[in-house]
This record gives sequence, C-alpha cells and structure tokens, in this order.
Amino acid sequence: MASDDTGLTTLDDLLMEAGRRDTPDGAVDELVAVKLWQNPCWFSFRINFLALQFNVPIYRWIEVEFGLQRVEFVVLYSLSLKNGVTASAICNSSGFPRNTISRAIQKLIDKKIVRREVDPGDLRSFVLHLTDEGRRIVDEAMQPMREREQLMLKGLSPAEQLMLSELLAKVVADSRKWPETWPSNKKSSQQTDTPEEMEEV
Amino acid sequence: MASDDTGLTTLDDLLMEAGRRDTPDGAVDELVAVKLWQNPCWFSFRINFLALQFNVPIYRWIEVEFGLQRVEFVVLYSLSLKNGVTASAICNSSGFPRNTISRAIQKLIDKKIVRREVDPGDLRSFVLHLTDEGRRIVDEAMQPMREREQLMLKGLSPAEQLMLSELLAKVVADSRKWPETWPSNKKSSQQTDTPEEMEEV
DNA sequence: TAAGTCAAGTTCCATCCGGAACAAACGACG
DNA sequence: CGTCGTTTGTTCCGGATGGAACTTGACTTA
Repeated sequence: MASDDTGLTTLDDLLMEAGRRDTPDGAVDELVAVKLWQNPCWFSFRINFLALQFNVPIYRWIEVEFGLQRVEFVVLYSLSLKNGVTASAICNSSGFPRNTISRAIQKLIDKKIVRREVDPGDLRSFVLHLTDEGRRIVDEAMQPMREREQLMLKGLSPAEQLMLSELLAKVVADSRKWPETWPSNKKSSQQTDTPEEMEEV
Repeated sequence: MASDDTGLTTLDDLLMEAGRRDTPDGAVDELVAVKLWQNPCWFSFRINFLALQFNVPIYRWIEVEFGLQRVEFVVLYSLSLKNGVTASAICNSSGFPRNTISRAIQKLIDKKIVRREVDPGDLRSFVLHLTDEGRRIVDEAMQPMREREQLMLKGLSPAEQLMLSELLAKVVADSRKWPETWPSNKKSSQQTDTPEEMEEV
C-alpha cells in the first residue's frame, strides 16, 4: 500500500508512513491514524496536533488559575524570556496580529502585570517590563508547562529527544526564507480572475 | 552559558540549546532566537511556531481562493482522507469543539460541498461525504499545501526529514496517554482556595 | 525643512468562537 | 419495559478576534 504504480516506494510514501510499523493497531483513534499515516501533509498535521495537545490543557488551566487568556500569557511569557522588548517584537515572534497583542498589553497593564515605558530611542514604541506580580505568575506557571512537555516527550529516549530538538530548531532557524504569502511564485493572474489590483493607481 | 552552577551541562540545557551552534547569528529575529534557545519550553514553542508558519499563509490563501475558513477546510480535508466519518470523529482528531465543527458542517452543506446522511446504525449521528465540488476543492488545494510543507522542510536532508517524521509520529502515537486536563495529579484543593465546588448539592 | 514613505500602536466593527444549556437517541440495568 | 447516565449534535449568547483605517513619529530625499 501507498506505493506508486511502479511498485516502488517513493520518498514521500516513506515520510508519510514513518513510524507506522512500530505502532500497534488501536493505539490511536481511527481518524487520527489516517491523518497520521495516510496524509500527504503529514508534517502540518503532526505539528498542529501536537501544538493543540499542549495548548488546550495548558491555556485552559492558565485561564482558570490566573485569569489570563492565551494572548495575554504569550506576552507575559515573552517578557519573562527577554525583558524590555516591544509589542512589535512580540508580534513577530508569536504570529499574533498587532491589534490583538496591543489589547493584551492593555489588559496586562490594567492588571498591573506588566509596566510600560516610552522607548527613548523611538517615541512611537514602548518598552515593556514585568512587574513582580508578573514574574510571580510566570514562575508559578512554568512547572506545569514543563511537566506537560516532558509528559508529551516521555515516549522518546533522551537521545531521540535531542535529535528531535535539533531537527525542529534547524527548521525554525530556516524560517526567514519562507514567504509570508502563499502561493508565492504562482502566475496568480491566471487564478484570480477578479481583476481588483488597482490600489490607487 | 546555560549550565547549572556545578559547571556541568544538564540534559535540559542540551535539549534547549540543540542546534544553536549550527545557526549563524542574525539568521533569525532576536526574540525568536531567545525563544528558540533560552526557552525552558522549547518543544511547545517550536511546535507552535512551525504550526503558525504553515497555517497563517495557507489558510489565508484558502479563504481568498475558496471562501472557506479554517474550520470548514479542516472538515473538508478530514473527509478527503476518510469518507463517511461523523462530526464527533472530526472533533476528536482535530481538537475543535463540537459546536464549532457543527457550524462548519452546516455551512459546508449550504455550499453543497459536503453531503450528510443519517447513520443507519445510530440515529443521533450523521455520516458525511464530499460532493464532487468538495473533492475538486481539496484536490486543488493540495498542491500548494504540499509545496509549503516541502519548502519548510527544505533545510533538512531526506534522511533528516525521515527521522523527523518518525519522531513526530512516535510522539503523536503516544497521545492517548496524556490527560486532557492539567495539571492532573495536583492536590488541587491546595491551590484553588476559592471554594466554589458545590455544583448542585 | 518640506514632502513622501514607512513603521508602531490604537480603535472600530463585523464576524467568529467556544462554554453552557439543551433535545434526542442510545445503552445498561433492575 | 421505565429510568438513569451517556453520547451526538444544535442553539444561545457574551466575549474574543483580526482586517482595515487611522494617528503619530521616524526615516529618506531633495
């Protein structure tokens, strides 16, 4: 199965079905199994699935425990890793749109979890800092987050975890090369037959 | 740096900083670099970052090209991999809540992209099928999706891609063991000092 | 220094989202 | 059979979300 009609197994098939043999039947939900091993977009499925398996329980807990929603905590967490960054830097590293981040920062300021100062070098932007309360929250949230990660990675040996970490880091480090719009190199005039590209002459 | 005060490098430090050496300075945004290499939750950051790098451009394009939003396309894509599944199966494999999936299915039916039949074996649930139009859309969307994936993985050799695929599959296949609420084993009565646990009686 | 362009943040508003309550059907059990 | 607990899918509704327009400041050029 999953070979082309030459009888040979292609690289794509190998990639898609990787790890299937080692997994006993019934170990995962049926549709999950299909999305895992018969899915041309194996990478995006696996990445998205794992992201959700982390995010959903963790952010639900953070909401209950600290009354912060996801975006707010992302801002907080970013600041805990690097103090004094600006809103736009947080946007670029998190993928949330500007206005969403802006609102989250407002709420965090109201709650006295972050502090904001005008950037002396650029009067448009603000430099953000954690308050003591903000630091306390991040510290308290860290352990459950780490535990969830470690639980998710428990099925891998330390050597495998190291390999996974390296491979993921390598992919992330390559991200500057990826265009932000897609498809990029399409002869797009062919597809978009609605000719509305007259943005002010 | 990033060793504990014994001077030894711990496994956690190794995991966190994996791949740092091979990456030239300035290859990534500054805050991204911190989140990559000085982040105790390295796994969730990398996973989430990569998921967004795939999702944002792809779903923006799908929205423009086919007028479908993300959840709708997730339903569509699930059906293209396995015909005749139910709404709840899609929920379980995608992580979206029931009502969100339900609405998406309604819209897809209105647009004549999926078809719905009562499951003869269970009168509560419905069996879903793609229409020809639905099949056409998925077929047309597949190539750009695959291209985006391949672009993202271009920095890895085929052998590395295979390794990554296997490791991710192994982690996903382990997901049944992870509790859906978190933290699970906490003596939670200690933390939640607000004693509002009197849900009826 | 004036005009033009670009970048940082904010605000508006139509839309989307998901928790909670709900109706209906299944299944188990006495 | 009736009854209770569970599962499937839908509806309601308050709050969240993100695209687009806007304000203000910085940078470029003449």
